[in-house]
Amino acid sequence: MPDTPAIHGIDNSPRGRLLSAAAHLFRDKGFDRTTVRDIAAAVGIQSGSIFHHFKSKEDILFAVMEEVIRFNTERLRQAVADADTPLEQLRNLVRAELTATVGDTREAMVVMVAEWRCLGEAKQQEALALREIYEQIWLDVLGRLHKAGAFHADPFIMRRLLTGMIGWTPNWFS
Amino acid sequence: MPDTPAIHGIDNSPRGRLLSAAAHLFRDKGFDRTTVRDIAAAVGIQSGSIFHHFKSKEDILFAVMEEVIRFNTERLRQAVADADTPLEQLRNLVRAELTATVGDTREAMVVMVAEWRCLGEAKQQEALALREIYEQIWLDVLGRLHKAGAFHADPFIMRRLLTGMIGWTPNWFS
DNA sequence: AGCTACCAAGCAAGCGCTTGGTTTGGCAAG
DNA sequence: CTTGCCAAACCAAGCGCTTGCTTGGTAGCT
Repeated sequence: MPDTPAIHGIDNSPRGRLLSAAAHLFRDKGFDRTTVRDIAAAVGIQSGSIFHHFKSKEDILFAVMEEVIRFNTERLRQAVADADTPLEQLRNLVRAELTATVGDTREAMVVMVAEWRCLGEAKQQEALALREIYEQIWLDVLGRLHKAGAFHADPFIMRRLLTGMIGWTPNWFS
Repeated sequence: MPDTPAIHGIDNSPRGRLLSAAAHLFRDKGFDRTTVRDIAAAVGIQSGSIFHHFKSKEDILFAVMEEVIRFNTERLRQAVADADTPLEQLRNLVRAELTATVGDTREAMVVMVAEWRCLGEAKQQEALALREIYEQIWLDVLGRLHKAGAFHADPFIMRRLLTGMIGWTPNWFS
């Protein structure tokens, strides 16, 4: 009966509502401490009915991650396309990732970095492949800036420091 | 029978070996996915025997956090005491926290930031109190630097950005 | 004797997931 | 406008297994 606010980029189908509710619970209590009964209750159905939409609890977690990566990869692409200079591209990337991290996909993003290891080896690899496409967009822009002499540090290191700073924001930003 | 390398600041008593093994397992698999049977096996005893040393599994997690905070708070104190200028103090703090995060207390530190919510409300509050003492050392140094005009941003924000950068390092540093 | 450290066995509860059957909404044939 | 039908969505019940933790007892050292 009680419904969770939807996450941007996830539709309003029964499946979608299940995903939003799951993401919310995973963020609050962690994947392992969230039971399928919790998720079912959050959308007002019986626990067994979940397995009509997903074949396992782990599949729900993966679906959350997949949706949020796909959605935000597209957002990064737009951020790059909307800018003219490399420096402006970087600014747009930071803004885009901050929006994803503390804005409209906040819960799913937090889940993604925190509950990574709850996926089995196979799904972990699959998610990693999606993640690498995402990261490549960053590395392209940083690489161009580096070549242009905008900074001296290794672009890989630079990206990782940025990842840390931005990824930590949901822990303190309002 | 198999033993895990000890974590700096944790002694070699049966209790201490239990803590080091637990921290290692918590880091690898997470608190929830680590069973008391796993921990027991890592030090070569039966699962029930654990409860001679700790009254609950949660208590083990709390003990790991408490030990690592206490140890590293002392390290921060030394780092500040060993420096003459505020700028040198900051450099020492960064070095000290990096040592803690990717060096001799790495596993316990990772566990601390990742498995926070696995503690009950009471223990969470207790750990938070210890954590605040730790953070105050940072804020003191950053506050002095800020007053001296070394940077313009809010010291609190500055600390949080540093926390993110440093806290993310174990995810990529060799 | 008494203390620390441990073992062997197992209980109660909670877990993910299965199963077989029921409701619901849409839609085309009569 | 009814009727028959189908697939999607869901329910009610519970199985089999794992989990944290308990219990009652033992070995060894001081």
